[in-house]
Amino acid sequence: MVVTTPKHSGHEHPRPRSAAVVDDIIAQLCDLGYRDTEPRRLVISAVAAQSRPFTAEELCSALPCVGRATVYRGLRLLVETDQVCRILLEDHELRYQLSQPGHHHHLLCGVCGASADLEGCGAEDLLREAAAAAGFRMKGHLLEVYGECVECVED
Amino acid sequence: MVVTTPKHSGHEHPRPRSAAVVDDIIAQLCDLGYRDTEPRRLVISAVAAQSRPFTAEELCSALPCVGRATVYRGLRLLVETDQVCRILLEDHELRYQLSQPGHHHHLLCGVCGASADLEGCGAEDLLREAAAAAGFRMKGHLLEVYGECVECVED
DNA sequence: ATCCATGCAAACCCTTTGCAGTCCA
DNA sequence: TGGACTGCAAAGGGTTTGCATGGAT
Repeated sequence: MVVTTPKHSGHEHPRPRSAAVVDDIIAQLCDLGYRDTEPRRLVISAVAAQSRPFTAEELCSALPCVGRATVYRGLRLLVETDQVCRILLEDHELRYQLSQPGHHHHLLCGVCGASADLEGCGAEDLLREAAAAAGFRMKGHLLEVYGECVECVED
Repeated sequence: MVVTTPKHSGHEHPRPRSAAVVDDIIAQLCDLGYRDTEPRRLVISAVAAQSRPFTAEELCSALPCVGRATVYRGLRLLVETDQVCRILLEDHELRYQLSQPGHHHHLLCGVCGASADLEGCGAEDLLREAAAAAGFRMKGHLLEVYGECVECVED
């Protein structure tokens, strides 16, 4: 069971060990008017414990004591509050992952399933301009990058 | 009903009127060993008649005389042979569209549902480089651009 | 004559919903 | 205490599959 998470030193969006992540997210949810419940904490804890993008089904399996509907509702709440982001694999399988601050795109490894963030690649501006050239006003986009991560290349 | 399609003068991938499109695609499928059947032609014809990205369900409705399984199987075959491409809307709804030669990205209008191709935007190279900088080898990607098309902007 | 293709219906997967009971604020 | 949350089970939608029949090569 992977419960420990790397300790970052940044102060913009501290990512402390699992228990603290739960407290942090619960606190934010409470600020929004949601309640602090045991099942909710269990869901958040399980989400934080995942080392790879996971499916809703996997989360349900990891939480045999929590109702499947509760897991789905909790996951949806986390997505809606931007605590968790959705990831789309090449075969259109939907997976989830704890949100990183400011991330927008993912480098998804088809070998090990790992996900890395692709930041500041400038793709958005490029797209917006290209779209504008066609008279199109870009208001959003979906971008996932598939391939092999550092550790899986040349395996 | 939009049955006529613009006649291109290029010889690389001529896009003639509907009936010819069907013949063209059927011919390619036959080359691959698939059979020339009436239901198959009906599916292709219906696909070619769509003026906007469509759902499998819409195609089924447009083909009341063709079994739903046959429509799905035909659609899948067309996607696998690159005759038709899949489009993903913001709400993750899956739609389809006749493939244009060399296109890869779509400008999808959330107002009228139209789709325009975004070519030569250089996003792929940019992504590949950005990914490579992280030691990631890009082998594919998913990119959809959402917004408002020329005709719907400022409505 | 073969074997692919079709059609129907049922199965399937994944997610949401209805409802009664439970628990936080 | 009241309204939000939970759990179960059932419904939902979108797509696939099993199987017997039909049709192309």
